[in-house]
Amino acid sequence: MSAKIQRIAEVDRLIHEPARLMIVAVLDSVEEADFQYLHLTTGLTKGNLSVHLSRLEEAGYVAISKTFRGKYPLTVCRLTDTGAQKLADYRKLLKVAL
Amino acid sequence: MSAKIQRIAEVDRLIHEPARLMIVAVLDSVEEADFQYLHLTTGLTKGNLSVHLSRLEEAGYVAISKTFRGKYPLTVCRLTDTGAQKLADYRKLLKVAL
DNA sequence: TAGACTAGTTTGTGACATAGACTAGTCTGC
DNA sequence: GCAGACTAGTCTATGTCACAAACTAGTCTA
Repeated sequence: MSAKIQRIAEVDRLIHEPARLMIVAVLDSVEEADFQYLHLTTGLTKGNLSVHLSRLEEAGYVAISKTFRGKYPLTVCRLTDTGAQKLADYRKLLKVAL
Repeated sequence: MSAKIQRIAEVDRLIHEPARLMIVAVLDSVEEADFQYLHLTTGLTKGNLSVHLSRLEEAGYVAISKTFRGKYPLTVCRLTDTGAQKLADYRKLLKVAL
């Protein structure tokens, strides 16, 4: 019992944060999304989204490639294998603990 | 889809925090626990536990009564109806969103 | 060529989780 | 009877981090 409860303390804080959880959940379902799409679907402000994406990229959960759509910059994000695994782990942990 | 995703942003941060999630999960299963029991089952430091309990009490999620066990102070905690409802909501939200 | 727009990044602020230091009182050995 | 160890918590200083507003950089359009 207490062992199961204490598993909660080991939760991946990077994914646990609601803003980032939304991002990885979206990316998990579409497998590729640009900044604008994420901005719309998550409802996060651009600043917020930018920071969280950077964090997820640093951690290797999300791969970000910067190209152009016509003449405008385009930021395309997709979940890495690591990220997908971490999300799966997160889901499993919550299912067991709650 | 994006509506469902954005529900995540509305998650109850008070319960979402792992330390407090452990506390309410324990209280939900036993319905009454003293400080020491929570200290042991959650693995939180006493300082940490004290602060989180205060927060949960302020929010009306947890009722705290202070008495004595023999000559020593005794802090007994239990989940209020509000707290139990909030935990149920939290579980439902995660189930739907993930 | 000025103003509005696209697409994002940087940064200042405030909130908050955490654990170590502290308070208050009780027991125990000398 | 009093010094040190212990019980049971609370207080507080620190660092981290989420958030959004301000900013950068470039493009369109009238």
